[in-house]
Amino acid sequence: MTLPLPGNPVRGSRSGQPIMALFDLLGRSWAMGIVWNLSEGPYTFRELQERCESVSPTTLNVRLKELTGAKLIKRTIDGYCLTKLGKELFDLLKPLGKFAKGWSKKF
Amino acid sequence: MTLPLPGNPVRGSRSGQPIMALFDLLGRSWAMGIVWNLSEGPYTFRELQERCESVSPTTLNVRLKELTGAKLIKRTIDGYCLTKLGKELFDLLKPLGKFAKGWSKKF
DNA sequence: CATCCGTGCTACATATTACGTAGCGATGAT
DNA sequence: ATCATCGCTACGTAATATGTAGCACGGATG
Repeated sequence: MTLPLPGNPVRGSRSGQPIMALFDLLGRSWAMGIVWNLSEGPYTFRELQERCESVSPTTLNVRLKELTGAKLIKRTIDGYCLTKLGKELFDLLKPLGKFAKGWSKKF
Repeated sequence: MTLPLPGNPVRGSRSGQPIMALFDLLGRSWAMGIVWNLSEGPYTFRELQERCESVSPTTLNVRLKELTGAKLIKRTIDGYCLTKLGKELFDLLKPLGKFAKGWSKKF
């Protein structure tokens, strides 16, 4: 699967609407989990692997390249971390944590 | 893949943290797109299919069952629509639309 | 009654994506 | 020189998604 970028046809949207491109990017295994984990600071490849318990290195690597290409994360000397844009995204994702806790009480 | 519910091991988290269960559920093809589309009112199966241009009936059906089981959507006489909980989730997702537009200008 | 239409799906073959495990090449410390 | 750790890559298998066809059902129409 090619990197979904807004303006281009992507999985889930032939029109390339920005929101659909974003959903395509984030709607892949571990994409949101990686952003979530990286909000706590830079982590190396192997640290991320541990934090994302069951992710395979193959998938992790693909996801990291996609998120880097999407300018949401970057690699530094200290490991991978969120870009400014990635932090903005995380701030929008953060309320989902609280929602998820309320949601979990329904079961 | 089984329905990810909080408290159970899910794809992406053996611990079953609510946020990871939610990410597992939403991190599947078209899950967020369906919630997004349903925010505009009830739609029948075929209407949803049209709005989610490239989704196969197989996948749509599986996703609808998962989201129903997760109490985020429900089926009514007028078609599928968001539950109260689903609307809450959509309200949290809504800001992503604006973010995505800004994001798309970076390319 | 028969026939047609739109509905919500299901079947099934193919394509894509993810996993699990092993291990490579590079770098740095002992 | 050896060892540990790093970021990955290879590769076979399993799980998911797609695309197309079409079925069973209910309601309207002739």
